Amino acid sequence: MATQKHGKWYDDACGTAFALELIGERWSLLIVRELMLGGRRFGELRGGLPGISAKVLTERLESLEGVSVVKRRQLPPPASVQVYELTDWGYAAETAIKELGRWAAQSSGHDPTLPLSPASLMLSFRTMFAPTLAEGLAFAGLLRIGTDRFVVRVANEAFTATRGEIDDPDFTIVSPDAPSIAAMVYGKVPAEALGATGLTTSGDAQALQSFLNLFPLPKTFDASGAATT
Amino acid sequence: MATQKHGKWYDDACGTAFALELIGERWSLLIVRELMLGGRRFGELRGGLPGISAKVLTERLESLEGVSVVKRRQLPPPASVQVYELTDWGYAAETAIKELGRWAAQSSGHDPTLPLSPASLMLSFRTMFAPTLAEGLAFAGLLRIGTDRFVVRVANEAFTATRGEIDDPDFTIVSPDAPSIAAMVYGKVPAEALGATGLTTSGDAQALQSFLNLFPLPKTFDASGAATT
DNA sequence: CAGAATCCCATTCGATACTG
DNA sequence: CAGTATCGAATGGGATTCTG
Repeated sequence: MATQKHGKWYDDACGTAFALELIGERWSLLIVRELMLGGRRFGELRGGLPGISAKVLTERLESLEGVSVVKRRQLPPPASVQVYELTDWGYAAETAIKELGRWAAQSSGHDPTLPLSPASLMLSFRTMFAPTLAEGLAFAGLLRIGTDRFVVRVANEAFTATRGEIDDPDFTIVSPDAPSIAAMVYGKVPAEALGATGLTTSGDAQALQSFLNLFPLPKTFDASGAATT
Repeated sequence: MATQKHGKWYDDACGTAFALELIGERWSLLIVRELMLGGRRFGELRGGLPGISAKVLTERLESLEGVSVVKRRQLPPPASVQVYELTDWGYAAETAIKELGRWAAQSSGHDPTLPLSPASLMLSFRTMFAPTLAEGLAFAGLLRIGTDRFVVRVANEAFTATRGEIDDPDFTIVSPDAPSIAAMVYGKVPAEALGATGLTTSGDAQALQSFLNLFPLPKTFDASGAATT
Protein backbone atom coordinates (compact mmCIF):
# COMPACT_ATOMS: atom_id res chain seq x y z
CA MET A 1 0.00 0.00 0.00
CA ALA A 2 1.35 3.37 -0.98
CA THR A 3 2.19 5.81 1.74
CA GLN A 4 -0.30 8.50 2.54
CA LYS A 5 1.03 11.91 1.71
CA HIS A 6 -0.06 14.77 3.87
CA GLY A 7 -2.44 13.43 6.50
CA LYS A 8 -2.84 16.60 8.54
CA TRP A 9 -4.27 19.42 6.53
CA TYR A 10 -7.09 20.22 8.84
CA ASP A 11 -7.22 19.44 12.50
CA ASP A 12 -10.90 18.76 12.63
CA ALA A 13 -13.12 15.87 13.67
CA CYS A 14 -15.86 16.94 11.26
CA GLY A 15 -16.63 14.27 8.69
CA THR A 16 -16.59 16.78 5.88
CA ALA A 17 -13.11 17.90 6.89
CA PHE A 18 -12.01 14.28 6.90
CA ALA A 19 -13.48 13.81 3.45
CA LEU A 20 -11.41 16.73 2.24
CA GLU A 21 -8.29 15.17 3.70
CA LEU A 22 -8.98 12.13 1.58
CA ILE A 23 -10.27 13.48 -1.70
CA GLY A 24 -9.84 17.24 -1.34
CA GLU A 25 -6.61 17.57 -3.27
CA ARG A 26 -6.82 19.00 -6.73
CA TRP A 27 -8.00 16.38 -9.28
CA SER A 28 -8.68 13.67 -6.72
CA LEU A 29 -12.44 13.82 -6.77
CA LEU A 30 -12.51 13.97 -10.56
CA ILE A 31 -10.43 10.82 -10.70
CA VAL A 32 -12.99 9.14 -8.48
CA ARG A 33 -15.66 10.41 -10.85
CA GLU A 34 -13.93 8.84 -13.82
CA LEU A 35 -13.77 5.53 -12.00
CA MET A 36 -17.39 5.65 -10.89
CA LEU A 37 -18.62 3.73 -13.93
CA GLY A 38 -16.01 1.00 -13.63
CA GLY A 39 -12.27 0.35 -13.60
CA ARG A 40 -10.08 2.29 -16.01
CA ARG A 41 -6.53 2.22 -17.22
CA PHE A 42 -4.01 5.01 -16.77
CA GLY A 43 -4.40 6.34 -20.27
CA GLU A 44 -8.16 6.16 -20.19
CA LEU A 45 -8.13 8.25 -17.05
CA ARG A 46 -5.94 10.85 -18.71
CA GLY A 47 -8.36 10.94 -21.60
CA GLY A 48 -11.25 11.84 -19.31
CA LEU A 49 -9.29 14.47 -17.40
CA PRO A 50 -8.22 17.14 -19.84
CA GLY A 51 -5.09 18.90 -18.63
CA ILE A 52 -3.92 16.49 -15.97
CA SER A 53 -0.25 15.54 -16.21
CA ALA A 54 1.11 12.02 -15.87
CA LYS A 55 2.94 13.08 -12.77
CA VAL A 56 -0.10 14.41 -10.96
CA LEU A 57 -2.26 11.49 -12.02
CA THR A 58 0.33 9.07 -10.68
CA GLU A 59 0.57 10.96 -7.40
CA ARG A 60 -3.16 11.15 -6.94
CA LEU A 61 -3.71 7.50 -7.70
CA GLU A 62 -1.08 6.61 -5.11
CA SER A 63 -2.71 8.88 -2.59
CA LEU A 64 -6.19 7.52 -3.25
CA GLU A 65 -4.87 4.00 -3.03
CA GLY A 66 -3.17 4.86 0.24
CA VAL A 67 -6.45 5.88 1.81
CA SER A 68 -8.32 2.87 0.37
CA VAL A 69 -10.59 4.75 -1.99
CA VAL A 70 -8.93 3.20 -5.05
CA LYS A 71 -7.38 -0.19 -5.57
CA ARG A 72 -5.10 -1.43 -8.30
CA ARG A 73 -5.78 -4.66 -10.12
CA GLN A 74 -3.57 -6.66 -12.44
CA LEU A 75 -5.59 -8.22 -15.23
CA PRO A 76 -4.87 -11.91 -15.88
CA PRO A 77 -1.63 -12.64 -17.84
CA PRO A 78 -2.90 -12.78 -21.45
CA ALA A 79 -3.34 -9.03 -21.42
CA SER A 80 -1.51 -8.21 -18.24
CA VAL A 81 -2.68 -4.67 -17.97
CA GLN A 82 -3.14 -2.69 -14.84
CA VAL A 83 -6.55 -1.33 -13.98
CA TYR A 84 -7.51 1.18 -11.31
CA GLU A 85 -10.86 0.75 -9.69
CA LEU A 86 -12.79 2.00 -6.72
CA THR A 87 -13.11 0.06 -3.50
CA ASP A 88 -16.60 -0.53 -2.10
CA TRP A 89 -16.11 2.57 -0.07
CA GLY A 90 -14.96 4.49 -3.11
CA TYR A 91 -18.17 3.61 -4.91
CA ALA A 92 -20.08 4.84 -1.88
CA ALA A 93 -18.91 8.36 -2.71
CA GLU A 94 -21.32 8.52 -5.62
CA THR A 95 -24.04 10.31 -3.71
CA ALA A 96 -21.66 12.99 -2.48
CA ILE A 97 -20.23 13.52 -5.96
CA LYS A 98 -23.67 13.80 -7.49
CA GLU A 99 -24.86 16.25 -4.87
CA LEU A 100 -21.87 18.47 -5.49
CA GLY A 101 -22.60 18.40 -9.19
CA ARG A 102 -26.29 19.03 -8.69
CA TRP A 103 -25.50 22.00 -6.51
CA ALA A 104 -23.01 23.60 -8.88
CA ALA A 105 -25.15 23.01 -11.94
CA GLN A 106 -27.78 25.27 -10.40
CA SER A 107 -25.50 28.25 -10.85
CA SER A 108 -25.93 30.57 -13.78
CA GLY A 109 -22.16 30.58 -14.10
CA HIS A 110 -21.97 26.99 -15.19
CA ASP A 111 -20.55 26.58 -18.68
CA PRO A 112 -21.90 23.43 -20.35
CA THR A 113 -19.90 23.93 -23.54
CA LEU A 114 -16.61 22.72 -22.04
CA PRO A 115 -15.30 19.21 -22.71
CA LEU A 116 -17.16 16.40 -21.00
CA SER A 117 -16.06 12.84 -20.44
CA PRO A 118 -18.39 9.91 -21.12
CA ALA A 119 -18.28 8.98 -17.44
CA SER A 120 -19.34 12.50 -16.48
CA LEU A 121 -22.27 12.36 -18.85
CA MET A 122 -23.50 9.09 -17.39
CA LEU A 123 -23.11 10.42 -13.89
CA SER A 124 -25.07 13.52 -14.86
CA PHE A 125 -27.88 11.25 -16.05
CA ARG A 126 -27.87 9.44 -12.73
CA THR A 127 -27.99 12.81 -11.02
CA MET A 128 -30.68 14.55 -13.01
CA PHE A 129 -33.00 11.63 -13.62
CA ALA A 130 -36.51 12.53 -12.45
CA PRO A 131 -38.40 9.40 -11.37
CA THR A 132 -41.78 11.07 -11.68
CA LEU A 133 -41.19 11.60 -15.39
CA ALA A 134 -40.54 7.90 -15.89
CA GLU A 135 -43.93 6.59 -14.83
CA GLY A 136 -45.03 3.79 -17.04
CA LEU A 137 -41.86 3.82 -19.09
CA ALA A 138 -39.66 0.80 -19.68
CA PHE A 139 -36.88 0.53 -22.25
CA ALA A 140 -33.20 -0.11 -22.73
CA GLY A 141 -30.87 1.98 -24.86
CA LEU A 142 -27.33 1.58 -26.08
CA LEU A 143 -25.00 4.55 -26.12
CA ARG A 144 -21.82 4.37 -28.17
CA ILE A 145 -19.62 7.33 -27.30
CA GLY A 146 -16.35 7.07 -29.15
CA THR A 147 -15.03 3.70 -28.06
CA ASP A 148 -17.09 3.61 -24.88
CA ARG A 149 -20.27 1.60 -24.58
CA PHE A 150 -23.04 2.19 -22.07
CA VAL A 151 -26.41 0.62 -21.48
CA VAL A 152 -29.15 2.80 -20.05
CA ARG A 153 -32.30 1.25 -18.67
CA VAL A 154 -35.55 2.67 -17.39
CA ALA A 155 -38.06 0.55 -15.50
CA ASN A 156 -40.21 0.92 -12.40
CA GLU A 157 -39.45 4.63 -12.17
CA ALA A 158 -35.78 3.76 -11.82
CA PHE A 159 -32.82 4.53 -14.03
CA THR A 160 -29.54 2.71 -14.47
CA ALA A 161 -26.51 3.47 -16.61
CA THR A 162 -23.65 1.00 -16.77
CA ARG A 163 -20.74 0.17 -19.03
CA GLY A 164 -21.51 -2.72 -21.33
CA GLU A 165 -23.14 -3.90 -24.51
CA ILE A 166 -26.62 -5.15 -25.26
CA ASP A 167 -27.98 -7.13 -28.17
CA ASP A 168 -31.43 -5.75 -28.77
CA PRO A 169 -31.67 -2.17 -27.51
CA ASP A 170 -34.87 -0.24 -28.03
CA PHE A 171 -32.76 2.58 -29.38
CA THR A 172 -29.12 3.35 -30.06
CA ILE A 173 -27.24 6.61 -29.95
CA VAL A 174 -23.88 6.78 -31.65
CA SER A 175 -21.75 9.83 -31.03
CA PRO A 176 -18.08 10.65 -31.41
CA ASP A 177 -18.10 12.45 -28.08
CA ALA A 178 -20.15 13.09 -24.96
CA PRO A 179 -20.88 16.82 -25.42
CA SER A 180 -22.98 16.15 -28.51
CA ILE A 181 -25.24 13.91 -26.48
CA ALA A 182 -25.33 16.44 -23.67
CA ALA A 183 -26.44 19.10 -26.14
CA MET A 184 -29.28 16.88 -27.29
CA VAL A 185 -30.46 15.99 -23.78
CA TYR A 186 -29.84 19.20 -21.87
CA GLY A 187 -29.74 21.74 -24.65
CA LYS A 188 -32.93 20.41 -26.22
CA VAL A 189 -31.19 20.38 -29.55
CA PRO A 190 -33.08 18.06 -31.90
CA ALA A 191 -31.11 15.09 -33.14
CA GLU A 192 -31.35 16.30 -36.75
CA ALA A 193 -29.52 19.52 -35.89
CA LEU A 194 -26.70 17.44 -34.53
CA GLY A 195 -25.88 15.75 -37.80
CA ALA A 196 -22.82 17.91 -38.23
CA THR A 197 -21.40 16.60 -34.98
CA GLY A 198 -21.51 13.05 -36.25
CA LEU A 199 -24.26 11.98 -33.87
CA THR A 200 -26.76 9.47 -35.14
CA THR A 201 -29.70 7.70 -33.56
CA SER A 202 -31.62 4.61 -34.50
CA GLY A 203 -34.34 2.34 -33.19
CA ASP A 204 -37.62 3.19 -31.49
CA ALA A 205 -37.97 6.96 -31.88
CA GLN A 206 -40.70 7.02 -29.25
CA ALA A 207 -38.51 5.39 -26.62
CA LEU A 208 -35.61 7.62 -27.57
CA GLN A 209 -37.70 10.75 -27.16
CA SER A 210 -38.94 9.52 -23.78
CA PHE A 211 -35.38 8.97 -22.71
CA LEU A 212 -34.28 12.43 -23.76
CA ASN A 213 -36.93 14.05 -21.59
CA LEU A 214 -36.10 12.28 -18.34
CA PHE A 215 -33.43 14.71 -17.23
CA PRO A 216 -34.78 18.17 -16.41
CA LEU A 217 -32.38 20.94 -15.50
CA PRO A 218 -32.86 22.90 -12.25
CA LYS A 219 -30.96 26.22 -12.58
CA THR A 220 -32.67 28.17 -9.89
CA PHE A 221 -30.12 30.71 -8.65
CA ASP A 222 -29.11 33.93 -10.34
CA ALA A 223 -25.62 35.39 -10.70
CA SER A 224 -25.75 36.93 -7.23
CA GLY A 225 -26.60 33.63 -5.60
CA ALA A 226 -30.22 34.56 -4.87
CA ALA A 227 -33.04 32.12 -5.45
CA THR A 228 -35.05 32.90 -8.58
CA THR A 229 -38.75 32.92 -7.83
CA MET B 1 -17.60 42.27 -5.87
CA ALA B 2 -14.17 40.76 -5.44
CA THR B 3 -12.41 39.36 -8.45
CA GLN B 4 -12.43 35.65 -8.97
CA LYS B 5 -8.99 34.17 -8.60
CA HIS B 6 -8.16 31.19 -10.72
CA GLY B 7 -11.21 30.36 -12.80
CA LYS B 8 -9.65 27.68 -14.99
CA TRP B 9 -8.37 24.79 -12.97
CA TYR B 10 -10.24 22.14 -14.82
CA ASP B 11 -11.50 22.39 -18.34
CA ASP B 12 -14.60 20.34 -17.77
CA ALA B 13 -18.33 20.85 -18.21
CA CYS B 14 -19.12 18.35 -15.44
CA GLY B 15 -21.06 19.93 -12.61
CA THR B 16 -18.81 18.32 -10.03
CA ALA B 17 -15.77 19.84 -11.70
CA PHE B 18 -17.46 23.22 -11.66
CA ALA B 19 -18.23 22.78 -7.97
CA LEU B 20 -14.56 22.17 -7.34
CA GLU B 21 -13.66 25.33 -9.21
CA LEU B 22 -15.88 27.20 -6.79
CA ILE B 23 -15.29 25.57 -3.44
CA GLY B 24 -12.49 23.12 -4.12
CA GLU B 25 -9.64 25.23 -2.82
CA ARG B 26 -8.23 24.31 0.53
CA TRP B 27 -10.40 25.57 3.42
CA SER B 28 -13.19 26.88 1.19
CA LEU B 29 -15.74 24.19 1.89
CA LEU B 30 -15.03 24.31 5.62
CA ILE B 31 -15.69 28.03 5.61
CA VAL B 32 -19.04 27.34 3.99
CA ARG B 33 -19.65 24.75 6.68
CA GLU B 34 -18.98 27.28 9.41
CA LEU B 35 -21.46 29.66 7.82
CA MET B 36 -24.13 27.02 7.36
CA LEU B 37 -25.79 27.78 10.69
CA GLY B 38 -25.86 31.53 10.15
CA GLY B 39 -23.67 34.55 9.49
CA ARG B 40 -20.37 34.83 11.34
CA ARG B 41 -17.69 37.39 11.90
CA PHE B 42 -14.08 37.07 10.83
CA GLY B 43 -12.83 36.09 14.25
CA GLU B 44 -15.65 33.63 14.84
CA LEU B 45 -14.74 31.91 11.61
CA ARG B 46 -11.13 31.65 12.68
CA GLY B 47 -12.28 30.13 15.93
CA GLY B 48 -14.08 27.34 14.14
CA LEU B 49 -11.24 26.63 11.73
CA PRO B 50 -8.22 25.61 13.76
CA GLY B 51 -5.01 26.40 11.92
CA ILE B 52 -6.28 28.77 9.26
CA SER B 53 -4.29 31.97 8.89
CA ALA B 54 -5.79 35.42 8.56
CA LYS B 55 -4.34 35.70 5.09
CA VAL B 56 -5.89 32.52 3.82
CA LEU B 57 -9.23 33.24 5.43
CA THR B 58 -9.28 36.67 3.81
CA GLU B 59 -8.40 35.22 0.41
CA ARG B 60 -11.00 32.49 0.61
CA LEU B 61 -13.73 34.84 1.71
CA GLU B 62 -12.94 37.08 -1.25
CA SER B 63 -12.98 34.14 -3.59
CA LEU B 64 -16.26 32.80 -2.23
CA GLU B 65 -17.77 36.25 -2.44
CA GLY B 66 -16.54 36.54 -6.02
CA VAL B 67 -18.44 33.45 -7.04
CA SER B 68 -21.58 34.44 -5.08
CA VAL B 69 -21.47 31.71 -2.50
CA VAL B 70 -20.83 34.18 0.31
CA LYS B 71 -21.98 37.74 0.78
CA ARG B 72 -20.73 40.41 3.15
CA ARG B 73 -23.11 42.40 5.27
CA GLN B 74 -22.48 45.52 7.30
CA LEU B 75 -24.50 45.49 10.49
CA PRO B 76 -26.38 48.74 11.27
CA PRO B 77 -24.21 51.61 12.60
CA PRO B 78 -24.56 51.16 16.40
CA ALA B 79 -22.38 48.08 16.20
CA SER B 80 -21.05 48.48 12.69
CA VAL B 81 -19.55 45.05 12.44
CA GLN B 82 -19.07 43.10 9.30
CA VAL B 83 -20.72 39.72 8.96
CA TYR B 84 -20.14 37.06 6.35
CA GLU B 85 -23.09 34.96 5.37
CA LEU B 86 -24.11 32.52 2.71
CA THR B 87 -26.22 33.47 -0.27
CA ASP B 88 -29.32 31.41 -0.99
CA TRP B 89 -27.21 29.36 -3.30
CA GLY B 90 -24.54 28.96 -0.64
CA TYR B 91 -27.12 27.55 1.75
CA ALA B 92 -28.14 25.11 -0.97
CA ALA B 93 -24.75 23.43 -0.61
CA GLU B 94 -25.85 21.88 2.67
CA THR B 95 -26.87 18.57 1.15
CA ALA B 96 -23.56 18.17 -0.66
CA ILE B 97 -21.57 19.01 2.47
CA LYS B 98 -23.57 16.56 4.55
CA GLU B 99 -23.18 13.78 2.01
CA LEU B 100 -19.43 14.28 1.95
CA GLY B 101 -19.37 14.08 5.71
CA ARG B 102 -21.62 11.06 5.83
CA TRP B 103 -19.41 9.30 3.32
CA ALA B 104 -16.14 10.01 5.11
CA ALA B 105 -17.53 9.17 8.54
CA GLN B 106 -18.11 5.63 7.32
CA SER B 107 -14.37 5.07 7.16
CA SER B 108 -12.57 3.31 9.95
CA GLY B 109 -9.85 5.90 9.63
CA HIS B 110 -11.99 8.72 10.92
CA ASP B 111 -10.67 10.23 14.13
CA PRO B 112 -13.50 11.69 16.21
CA THR B 113 -11.19 12.93 18.96
CA LEU B 114 -9.96 15.95 17.01
CA PRO B 115 -11.32 19.44 17.67
CA LEU B 116 -14.86 20.10 16.53
CA SER B 117 -16.61 23.40 16.02
CA PRO B 118 -20.14 23.97 17.29
CA ALA B 119 -21.37 24.45 13.71
CA SER B 120 -19.85 21.11 12.72
CA LEU B 121 -21.61 19.38 15.57
CA MET B 122 -24.97 20.80 14.56
CA LEU B 123 -24.39 19.84 10.97
CA SER B 124 -23.49 16.34 12.06
CA PHE B 125 -26.81 16.14 13.87
CA ARG B 126 -28.63 17.22 10.75
CA THR B 127 -26.70 14.57 8.83
CA MET B 128 -27.06 11.62 11.14
CA PHE B 129 -30.62 12.20 12.34
CA ALA B 130 -32.68 9.06 11.74
CA PRO B 131 -36.35 9.97 11.23
CA THR B 132 -37.55 6.46 11.98
CA LEU B 133 -36.13 6.74 15.50
CA ALA B 134 -38.10 9.91 16.12
CA GLU B 135 -41.58 8.48 15.76
CA GLY B 136 -43.93 9.92 18.31
CA LEU B 137 -41.28 12.20 19.76
CA ALA B 138 -41.68 15.94 20.18
CA PHE B 139 -39.46 18.21 22.24
CA ALA B 140 -37.22 21.24 22.12
CA GLY B 141 -33.77 21.45 23.66
CA LEU B 142 -31.32 24.25 24.27
CA LEU B 143 -27.63 23.69 23.71
CA ARG B 144 -25.15 26.12 25.19
CA ILE B 145 -21.72 25.44 23.76
CA GLY B 146 -19.26 28.00 25.00
CA THR B 147 -20.80 31.27 23.95
CA ASP B 148 -22.89 29.70 21.19
CA ARG B 149 -26.59 28.95 21.58
CA PHE B 150 -28.56 26.46 19.57
CA VAL B 151 -32.12 25.25 19.67
CA VAL B 152 -32.82 21.69 18.60
CA ARG B 153 -36.33 20.55 17.89
CA VAL B 154 -37.89 17.23 17.10
CA ALA B 155 -41.45 16.92 15.82
CA ASN B 156 -43.27 14.96 13.12
CA GLU B 157 -40.23 12.76 12.51
CA ALA B 158 -38.27 15.87 11.58
CA PHE B 159 -35.27 17.51 13.19
CA THR B 160 -34.11 21.10 13.18
CA ALA B 161 -31.08 22.76 14.71
CA THR B 162 -30.72 26.52 14.54
CA ARG B 163 -28.85 29.27 16.31
CA GLY B 164 -30.97 30.99 18.89
CA GLU B 165 -32.38 30.97 22.36
CA ILE B 166 -35.56 29.55 23.80
CA ASP B 167 -37.38 30.27 27.03
CA ASP B 168 -38.76 26.96 28.14
CA PRO B 169 -36.72 24.11 26.67
CA ASP B 170 -37.57 20.55 27.61
CA PHE B 171 -33.91 20.07 28.39
CA THR B 172 -30.69 22.03 28.37
CA ILE B 173 -27.15 20.93 27.72
CA VAL B 174 -24.35 23.22 28.80
CA SER B 175 -20.88 22.41 27.61
CA PRO B 176 -17.65 24.36 27.29
CA ASP B 177 -17.01 22.81 23.91
CA ALA B 178 -18.57 20.71 21.14
CA PRO B 179 -16.45 17.55 21.47
CA SER B 180 -17.86 16.81 24.92
CA ILE B 181 -21.34 16.74 23.47
CA ALA B 182 -20.16 14.65 20.54
CA ALA B 183 -18.69 12.13 22.98
CA MET B 184 -22.01 11.89 24.76
CA VAL B 185 -24.07 11.47 21.59
CA TYR B 186 -21.78 9.44 19.37
CA GLY B 187 -19.49 7.85 21.93
CA LYS B 188 -22.39 6.76 24.11
CA VAL B 189 -20.59 8.20 27.09
CA PRO B 190 -23.13 8.77 29.89
CA ALA B 191 -23.52 12.36 30.96
CA GLU B 192 -22.26 11.54 34.45
CA ALA B 193 -18.91 10.42 33.05
CA LEU B 194 -18.56 13.77 31.39
CA GLY B 195 -18.58 15.76 34.58
CA ALA B 196 -14.86 16.32 34.30
CA THR B 197 -15.33 18.01 30.96
CA GLY B 198 -17.60 20.59 32.48
CA LEU B 199 -20.70 19.33 30.69
CA THR B 200 -23.97 19.54 32.55
CA THR B 201 -27.53 18.71 31.63
CA SER B 202 -30.85 19.72 33.09
CA GLY B 203 -34.57 19.40 32.42
CA ASP B 204 -36.58 16.43 31.25
CA ALA B 205 -34.19 13.47 31.46
CA GLN B 206 -36.54 11.38 29.34
CA ALA B 207 -36.54 13.87 26.48
CA LEU B 208 -32.81 14.30 26.77
CA GLN B 209 -32.24 10.58 26.51
CA SER B 210 -34.52 10.38 23.50
CA PHE B 211 -32.55 13.15 21.86
CA LEU B 212 -29.22 11.45 22.47
CA ASN B 213 -30.37 8.30 20.68
CA LEU B 214 -31.56 9.93 17.46
CA PHE B 215 -28.17 9.92 15.74
CA PRO B 216 -26.91 6.42 14.92
CA LEU B 217 -23.46 5.98 13.43
CA PRO B 218 -23.02 4.01 10.19
CA LYS B 219 -19.33 2.94 9.98
CA THR B 220 -19.64 0.16 7.46
CA PHE B 221 -16.32 -0.02 5.62
CA ASP B 222 -13.10 -1.56 6.89
CA ALA B 223 -9.58 -0.20 6.52
CA SER B 224 -9.21 -1.64 3.04
CA GLY B 225 -12.36 0.06 1.83
CA ALA B 226 -14.40 -3.15 1.67
CA ALA B 227 -17.97 -3.27 2.89
CA THR B 228 -18.30 -4.99 6.24
CA THR B 229 -21.01 -7.62 6.16
C1' DC C 1 -10.16 43.19 16.46
C1' DA C 2 -10.42 42.97 11.23
C1' DG C 3 -7.93 42.86 7.58
C1' DA C 4 -4.23 44.52 3.94
C1' DA C 5 0.50 44.41 2.61
C1' DT C 6 5.31 42.37 2.43
C1' DC C 7 8.51 38.95 2.56
C1' DC C 8 10.22 34.43 1.96
C1' DC C 9 10.42 29.58 2.04
C1' DA C 10 8.36 25.03 0.83
C1' DT C 11 5.64 22.71 -2.04
C1' DT C 12 3.57 21.71 -6.33
C1' DC C 13 3.09 21.64 -10.99
C1' DG C 14 4.06 21.27 -16.01
C1' DA C 15 7.24 20.16 -19.50
C1' DT C 16 10.50 17.28 -21.14
C1' DA C 17 13.16 13.37 -21.38
C1' DC C 18 13.80 8.66 -20.28
C1' DT C 19 12.65 3.45 -19.55
C1' DG C 20 10.61 -1.36 -19.73
C1' DC D 1 1.45 2.55 -23.49
C1' DA D 2 2.38 3.18 -18.50
C1' DG D 3 4.61 5.24 -15.97
C1' DT D 4 9.42 7.43 -13.60
C1' DA D 5 13.01 11.05 -13.15
C1' DT D 6 14.53 15.64 -13.22
C1' DC D 7 14.38 20.56 -13.32
C1' DG D 8 12.80 25.29 -13.50
C1' DA D 9 8.73 28.19 -12.75
C1' DA D 10 4.73 29.32 -10.36
C1' DT D 11 2.00 29.14 -6.45
C1' DG D 12 0.69 28.88 -1.82
C1' DG D 13 0.86 29.71 2.80
C1' DG D 14 3.03 31.17 7.40
C1' DA D 15 5.01 34.85 9.93
C1' DT D 16 5.33 39.49 10.58
C1' DT D 17 4.10 44.18 10.26
C1' DC D 18 1.02 47.92 9.65
C1' DT D 19 -3.48 50.46 9.75
C1' DG D 20 -8.24 51.96 10.97
